[in-house]
Amino acid sequence: MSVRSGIIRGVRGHPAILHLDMDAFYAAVEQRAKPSLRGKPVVVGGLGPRGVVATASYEARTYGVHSAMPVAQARARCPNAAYLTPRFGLYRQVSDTVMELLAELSPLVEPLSLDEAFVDLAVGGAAVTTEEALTTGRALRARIRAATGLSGSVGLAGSKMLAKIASEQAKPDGLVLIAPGTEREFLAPMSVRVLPGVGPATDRALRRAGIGTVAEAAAAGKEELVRLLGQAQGVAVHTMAQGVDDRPVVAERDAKSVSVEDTFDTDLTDRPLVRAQVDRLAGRCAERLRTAGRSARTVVLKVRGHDFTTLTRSETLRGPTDEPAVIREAAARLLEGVDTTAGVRLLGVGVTALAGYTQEDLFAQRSQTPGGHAATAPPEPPAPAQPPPSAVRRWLPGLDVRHVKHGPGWVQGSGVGRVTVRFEQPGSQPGRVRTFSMDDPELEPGEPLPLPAQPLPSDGEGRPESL
DNA sequence: TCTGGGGTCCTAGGACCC
DNA sequence: TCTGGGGTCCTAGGACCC
Repeated sequence: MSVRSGIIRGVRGHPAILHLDMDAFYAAVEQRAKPSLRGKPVVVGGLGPRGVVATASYEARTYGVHSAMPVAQARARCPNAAYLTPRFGLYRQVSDTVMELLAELSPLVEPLSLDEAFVDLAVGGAAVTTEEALTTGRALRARIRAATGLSGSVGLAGSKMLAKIASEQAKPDGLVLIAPGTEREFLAPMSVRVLPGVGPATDRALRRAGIGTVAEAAAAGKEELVRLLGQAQGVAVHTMAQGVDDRPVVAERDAKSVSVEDTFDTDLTDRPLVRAQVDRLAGRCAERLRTAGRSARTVVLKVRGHDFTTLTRSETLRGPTDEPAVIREAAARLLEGVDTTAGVRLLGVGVTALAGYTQEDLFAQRSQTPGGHAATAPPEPPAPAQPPPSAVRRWLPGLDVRHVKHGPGWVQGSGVGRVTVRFEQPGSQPGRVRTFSMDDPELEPGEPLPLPAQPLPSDGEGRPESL
């Protein structure tokens, strides 16, 4: 055993890493914003024929609905849930509020997504006692509830891996601390799936070799794991299975790629239409790149066929660019080498090899074409595209609206020329429903309203803590 | 009931250079 | 006339995460 000065290597002697995971975040925000949905099953996800669940509320989970499940399947299991299209702008606002609270705990905050982050409570290696960690975690949960009305689960431990496993165990609405020194026995009986980086494929590979639990992985030698999983992952699993995780909390990582992709409601077969879509995606990708103030040297095209097989084609330019025309032309060239006659389900355009600045030498990049004449003879012009979905007024369930007479509300459903609106807002009582014609001039799209800062006094106190 | 969209990291082969 | 090994860059694919 690798013990040094009484401390297992790679595990701090203090529970100084905090992991916060907001509970059913998107669904919880919707329940907060839409009073009539509190306590009811809510599913946030893609509402098209190929949509999947992003988040299901805990009420919906009791019906077997979970993330990444096709929405069609979710509807079969839980027909009475509210199915809502995501409102990322609002989730980002709420996330910002939560991240600001984390920043008050420490300058070292590492966001993993809108609803998850690590915090290093011991910047500079200062000691953090169990009592201090618990006090900090409890106070954080209370502040989040006061500021947003939402619950978040907190894990406290000596490493990222253990803090994250702790917050998972704390869910929903709880706090778990794993005392330093108890990592190995804590992990031993658990499935290898709890180790970060062990997904279905790795699980299968390990199971074939008779390894199912962390204890069994720890007992296998490093050589055996490297043989089964390859160098990097073998070493990682070997280390983590001992309860050892040295990874530091890293704030502000620079993005390494930017990409945009669309799955179509029905497969695309018409080649000019495929070209037009690639052109549109490349434009969106370039726009995002510019907004980020970055430029890129490699352009990647992604194509998923009717049978879900996915291929990528990439091209590296001579210098970085953020020119939409250059990225669109590269994407168009890449598409010319791909057969799409069997039908295309998804198209994507991305850029990697990012640079922090913009390369001005446009001419050099354009003459990069095989044949070197792209600047004077671009590939066939994109066909006139079908009107983009956003051009038509669409009343998607969950979106905010405003009615001249009835005020703010949200779309509950729509179809056959009618749209059903529930008139309520974040601070109000559950509101009533009215139906309008889809082209009613008194009805217009609205903006999300901020969540009420203070929860209702009757809100629960959360689950008892465990240590 | 067929499987989103945004990312990260790793592997492996071939080209090319020394 | 043949045989090397190492390093870097590019491309393609796959696993994994939220």
